[in-house]
Amino acid sequence: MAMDSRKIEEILEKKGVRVTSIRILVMDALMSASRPMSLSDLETVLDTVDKSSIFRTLEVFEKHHAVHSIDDGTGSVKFEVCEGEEECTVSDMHAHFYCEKCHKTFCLKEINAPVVDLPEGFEMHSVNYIVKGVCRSCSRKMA
Amino acid sequence: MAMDSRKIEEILEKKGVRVTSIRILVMDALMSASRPMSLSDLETVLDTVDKSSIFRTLEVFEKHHAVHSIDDGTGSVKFEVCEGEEECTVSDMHAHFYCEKCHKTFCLKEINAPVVDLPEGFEMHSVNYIVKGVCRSCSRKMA
DNA sequence: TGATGAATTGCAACCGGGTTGCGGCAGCCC
DNA sequence: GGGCTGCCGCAACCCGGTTGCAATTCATCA
Repeated sequence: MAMDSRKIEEILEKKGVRVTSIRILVMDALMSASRPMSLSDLETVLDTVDKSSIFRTLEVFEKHHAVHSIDDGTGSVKFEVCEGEEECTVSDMHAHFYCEKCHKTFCLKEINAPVVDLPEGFEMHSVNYIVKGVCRSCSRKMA
Repeated sequence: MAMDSRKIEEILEKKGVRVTSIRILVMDALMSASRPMSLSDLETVLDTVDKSSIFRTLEVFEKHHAVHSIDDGTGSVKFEVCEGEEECTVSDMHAHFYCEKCHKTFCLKEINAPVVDLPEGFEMHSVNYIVKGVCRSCSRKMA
């Protein structure tokens, strides 16, 4: 419960999402986390809330562009709060880093996902750019 | 059975993979396909072969750098034959395109996955670059 | 305030990709 | 042949994600 729930209500309303207590909980968890969270991450944090409720909440959030999902190739989709007022566009999407040691996914907010030119006739909707490797703290530990 | 099985045996041997009839079948299927194949794609094509055998075969291939896997964010990992003699490096990895209409994954062989600079201390092992959208033939159909 | 209908939630069951244990079989070396 | 090793098929399992359904909550309006 890191954030003022009034603030969160405002955000939800601005995105056109009806406010409920569960939605506040989920949004709060997502905003308080420093990293993208998976469904089961959220399940762990919000252990009073049913998995399917979290799932459907995320569906609603995503439809209203309050969050976006990223696939870091671990087999579990991660969710992240959209920055700014309007919906995320391709060029907003930043790169992500997945650590093969500690299995955490990091946002590389300062690095935009590079956009390539597609062959004629292909239409781009979104980009996923994932780097896999070893993160800073793990590579330090190993040295 | 598009390829000469002698050729396939040679390839497997060169990668240090013991040759068996199933491994020839799997490698043949992968090489004959124009697109990356998932475990269940292979299951369908090779309907006489057990899923777990294909799975373990792919494990062996991957360990010996005969194939590499890509995650296109569909929830099923795809496999692709490594080009060339030695193992794939990060800079070899090309971009992939996932069509949200026909649910096919395309290799954009001519487009290398762009490589970004990581923050200090992060160590890169591999890159996944996936563009999602609508492919040429689907966008033609819709017009 | 109370009734009504729509939206939300919890529960349980399901689905499908991926994974594993195990027993049987094939190939190889002695 | 006997024994060893590795490969294969079967069945069962795991887990993230998803759905049907009944119960609850919420907003609205009489």
